[in-house]
Amino acid sequence: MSSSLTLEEIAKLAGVSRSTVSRVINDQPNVRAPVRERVWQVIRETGYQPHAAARSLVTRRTRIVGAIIPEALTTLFTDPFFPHLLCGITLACNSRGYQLMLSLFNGPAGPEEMYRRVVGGGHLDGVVVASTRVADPLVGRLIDDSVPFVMVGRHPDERVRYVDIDNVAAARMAVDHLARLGHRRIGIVTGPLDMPSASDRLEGYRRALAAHKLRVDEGLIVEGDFTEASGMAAARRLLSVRATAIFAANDGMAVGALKVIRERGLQVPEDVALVGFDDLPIAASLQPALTTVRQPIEQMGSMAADLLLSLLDNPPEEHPPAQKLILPAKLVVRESCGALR
Amino acid sequence: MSSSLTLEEIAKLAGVSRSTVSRVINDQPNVRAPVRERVWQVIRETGYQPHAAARSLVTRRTRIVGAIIPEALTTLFTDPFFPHLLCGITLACNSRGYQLMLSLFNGPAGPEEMYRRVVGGGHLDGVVVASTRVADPLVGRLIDDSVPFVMVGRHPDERVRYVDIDNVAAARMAVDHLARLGHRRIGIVTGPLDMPSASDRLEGYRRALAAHKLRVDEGLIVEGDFTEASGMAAARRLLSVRATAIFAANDGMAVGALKVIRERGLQVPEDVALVGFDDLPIAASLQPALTTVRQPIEQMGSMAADLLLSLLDNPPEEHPPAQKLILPAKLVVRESCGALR
DNA sequence: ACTGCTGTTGAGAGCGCTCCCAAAACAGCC
DNA sequence: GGCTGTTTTGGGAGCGCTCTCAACAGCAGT
Repeated sequence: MSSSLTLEEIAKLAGVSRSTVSRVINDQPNVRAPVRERVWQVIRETGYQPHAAARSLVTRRTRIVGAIIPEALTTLFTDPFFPHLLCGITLACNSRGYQLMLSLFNGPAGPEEMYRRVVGGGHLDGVVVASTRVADPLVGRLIDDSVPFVMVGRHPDERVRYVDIDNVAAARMAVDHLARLGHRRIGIVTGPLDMPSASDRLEGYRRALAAHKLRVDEGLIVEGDFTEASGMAAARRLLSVRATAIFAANDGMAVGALKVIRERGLQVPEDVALVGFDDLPIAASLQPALTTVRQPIEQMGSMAADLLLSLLDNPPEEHPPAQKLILPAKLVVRESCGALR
Repeated sequence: MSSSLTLEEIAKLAGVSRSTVSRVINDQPNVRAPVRERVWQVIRETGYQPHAAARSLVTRRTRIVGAIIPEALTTLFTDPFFPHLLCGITLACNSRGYQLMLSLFNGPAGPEEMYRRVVGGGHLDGVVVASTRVADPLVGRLIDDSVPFVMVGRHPDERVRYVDIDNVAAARMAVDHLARLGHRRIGIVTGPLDMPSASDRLEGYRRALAAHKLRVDEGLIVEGDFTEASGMAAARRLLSVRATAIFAANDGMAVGALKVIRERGLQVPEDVALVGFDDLPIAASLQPALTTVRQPIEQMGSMAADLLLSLLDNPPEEHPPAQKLILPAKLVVRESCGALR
C-alpha cells in the first residue's frame, strides 16, 4: 500500500533526526519554525504516513473504537435504528480522527469468542455498546476489564455511562395524548421487558394513566418483542379486551397492529387509535400515517461517540464517574391517533 | 484492558522460550506434542492474547478489512441496502477471524483525507467498496496503490473484482413481466445513469421492449436519483405521457410513484401497473403490495468479503486477475403489477 | 570570561512480536 | 562409540515508532 517510507527516511530527507520528525508530526513544542516547516514540506511531498501499528505499539493507543451490537440479527435487518446509530457514531469518530470497528456479537463465533478477539488483543481504545438486555454479561465484563465504554440506551448499573432519551417521559407523552383524546381503554404493546427501553416505556404508560386517574388494567398490557409478528399477536389480544386505543412501543409492532385491525374490518383511527414509537420512514407512508414518537437516533450515536472519545482523549479523572446524557424525544402527530379529525 | 501479559512471560510460565510459544500460537510445526499442550495450557489459564499491534508491526498484516461507503448520506438513512450489506460483510469477516472497519467517505473530513487516513497508515489489509459512481476516483487510486479490494456492484474497469446481480437480466425480467400482462406504454424511472446498476437496469428495460417488439419511446424514460422525491417527479412526467405501467429502478422511487398515482385519483394496478426493485421490507406492507425484484444483498456482502479474504489469505498469483461473481435476482410478484387479478 | 538557564536537537532504548539461524537433542546406521 | 541427517529449541535482530535523557546551542547576568 502506498508509502512505505519510515520516519528515519523522512528525517534524512529533511536533514534532521528521527526525533525531530516525530515531534513535528505529533505537534509537540520545541521545534524551531523553519525546521518544522521544512519537515512538513518533505512529509507533504512524499505523502508519508506514519505506520499505525508501530505507533500504537509504543503509545498503547490505536485510535480505533468498536461498536458492539449484541442484538439479534433480525432486528438489524428491518429496523433503521442501527444504521442511523452507526451513521452518527461513525461521523463523530471520523471527525475526531478515530476509526470505527464494527462487531456483531451474534455471528458464528459467538459472543465469548468475539469478546476475546475484539476487546483482548488491544485493538480497541474503547467501545460504544448498542442497547442490550439487562442480563447481558457484556457490561459486567467491560467494567471488570476496565474497558472505556459508553452505551446507547440506559443501563441500570450505576457505573455505566450512557446516552438515551427519557423513555418514561416519551411514552407518557404518547399515552397522555391518547387519554386527552378521550380514550379510557388504552392498550400497550411493550418490548421485551428485560430491556430498559421497553420497561421504561411501560412505566411511562402507567404514569400517564395515573395522571388521568385511569385504572391500570393488566389485561391491556401485552408484552411483545419489537417484531411486527409480535405486534400482530398483541393486537389480537388487545382487541379482544375492547381496547379503543393502542400504544405500540415501536413502529414495527404498530405496523403489525395496524394489519390486524384492518383484518378485523375496523378503521384507524375511527374504531381504534394507534400510536407507535421511533418514527421510522415507513411511519409517514402508512395509511393512515402513523402518529409516533421520534427519537434523535443519529444524534444519540454521535453523542455517545463524543462522550467516549473525550473520555479517551482526556485524563479520566476529569470526568464524573458515570455521565448520563438524556436527549429529548418528540411526539409526531399524524392521522392514526385521530387528533387531526 | 485485560491481559497485558507478553509472549516472554508466557514462555517463562511454560518453561520454554519465546520462540516456542510463538510457534504454538501460530500453529507452526516442529513443536513436540507435550510441549505444545503445556503452552496451550498456560495460555488458556492466563487468558493471554497476543498484542495485535506488535504482531502486525512485523507481519505487515492487521487482519482488519475496511468497508468503504462513498454514497451520499441520505441513502444510508432510508435504504436498508447498506445495513444488509454490512451485515453480510461483517459476518463473513468475523467467521474468518477478520475485523471490519467502517468508513463513511462523506463525513466532515472529505474523501481525500479519509482515503489517507484509512488506506495509508497500513491499518487495513484490504477493502470492500460499496456501489460507486463510475467517475469516482476511488477505484483508480486503490488500483494505483495496489490495495486489495472487491466491489459490491459492477464496475467497468477490467481490473476490478466485484460481486453483483445481473441487473440487465433482472430489469429485463421485470419489464418483460409487465409486457406479458399486455402493457404497451411502459415507463421507467432510472437511477443516476452514471451508476452501473442504474444504466444496466435501463439496458434491461430496452432489451425487454425489444424482445416484445415494442418501440422505445424516449419520453417514457425518466432519470431519477433513487430517492422517493425523484420517484414522484418522474411519475408525474410519465403519467403525462400516458404510461400504463411504471418500472421504478428501486423501491424508494416506486413508493414516490405510488403516492403521485394516488394523488391523481388513479388506481394501482387497475389504471397504472407498478414494479419496483430491491424488495425492501416496506414493499410487502404497501397498499397494494409492491411487485419488485429481490436481490440477495446480504449474500452479496458476504461473498464480496469472502472473495477479498481468500485473496488476502492466499498468494495473489493463484487468483484470476479479476473475478466477477454474478448472483441471481428474483421477481417477487405481488399486487401492484396486476398479475394476481 | 564564567556560570546558569532555557530552548532545541539527536542518540539510545525499548514496546511485543516474528523470523532467521545456530545450537542442541535425538534418531538411525555402520 | 562415532558419524550422518533430521527434528526441536533458544537467542538475536529488527519491524517503525515514541520517549527519556544527555548534549548542545544561545543568551543574559555577573
